[in-house]
Amino acid sequence: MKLSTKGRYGLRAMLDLAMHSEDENVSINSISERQNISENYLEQLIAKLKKAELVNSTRGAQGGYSLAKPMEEISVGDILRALEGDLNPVDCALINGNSQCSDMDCCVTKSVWKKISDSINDVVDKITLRELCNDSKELEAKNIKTNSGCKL
Amino acid sequence: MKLSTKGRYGLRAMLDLAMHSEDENVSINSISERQNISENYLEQLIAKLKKAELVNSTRGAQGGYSLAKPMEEISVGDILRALEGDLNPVDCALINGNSQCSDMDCCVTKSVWKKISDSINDVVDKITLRELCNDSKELEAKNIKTNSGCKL
DNA sequence: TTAAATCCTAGTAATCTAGTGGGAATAGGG
DNA sequence: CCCTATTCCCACTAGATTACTAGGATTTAA
Repeated sequence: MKLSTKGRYGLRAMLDLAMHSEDENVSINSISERQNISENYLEQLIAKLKKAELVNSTRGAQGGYSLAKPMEEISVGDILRALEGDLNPVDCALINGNSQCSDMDCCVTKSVWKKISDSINDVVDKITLRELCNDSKELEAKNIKTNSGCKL
Repeated sequence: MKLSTKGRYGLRAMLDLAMHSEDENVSINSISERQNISENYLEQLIAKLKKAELVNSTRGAQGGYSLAKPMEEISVGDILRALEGDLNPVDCALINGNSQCSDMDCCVTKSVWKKISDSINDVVDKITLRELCNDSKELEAKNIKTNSGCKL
């Protein structure tokens, strides 16, 4: 029941992007250095974020990435689902929104999985990148170095 | 971000135990047959549940397992944590209750992980085995066969 | 033209999952 | 006392997944 590095690194990368892409494109290389994440691996994570239309890319020299939408329109849920797939604790048609599940009536435990799933999605959908970005700026203002080697 | 079969099978096993252990001990073999879970594997799951003092065991002939506490005192959270370890989405000292985390102030994303963690634990701690058992009995009364081959 | 960048695909070591297998210890019933 | 049903315990493993690494093709600003 753990988030993989995809989700963890990916959220940090998006936050980094949010913090630095206001005036110019941000290269993978620069995120990689600031966040201490392997360049090649980060590339793959950002590819997923691009596919989910959360970031834009510009190829060529002086190219890089930027947010595809305003920060307030990107939720942590959007980011995590793009990277991890759905956030449901079990793969189940009912929970994944398909009411045609043939076992719908017979699985008592499914109600449990659905409640967990709903609560996770509720939480992450309510947090926007804007909020995290503000938190981060606040810490910076206090001269606290953010993400000093911590990989979470 | 998935629950493993440990948690899924284990919860079903506990529910099965709750449903059948009121008058007598329940053998691994009988749970295994009803729930369609490998006997040897189930053994390992129940060992964890025993270690967490959620079930009692009696060795020898006519032996088997029973709940160590009344159903209303066993939460789904107790069961899942016994089987899966903590339910936190990341391993992090702060989230695991150790306020000595050296990165406490510098990780913006940690607030996200903590919120997810809290919401999961809240949900599963509020559901008791008694409730699931009642749900299950209700379905039985309606002559709906429970858990017909569904492994969730 | 060159260098900086994204884009794309394949490989891989290490770890984890979901089991399997077998045997020792225990206890109730005949 | 013996048999059988049962828990208990430990070692092994095929297959999947994770977290990368490697390298080359493509694009574009200067």
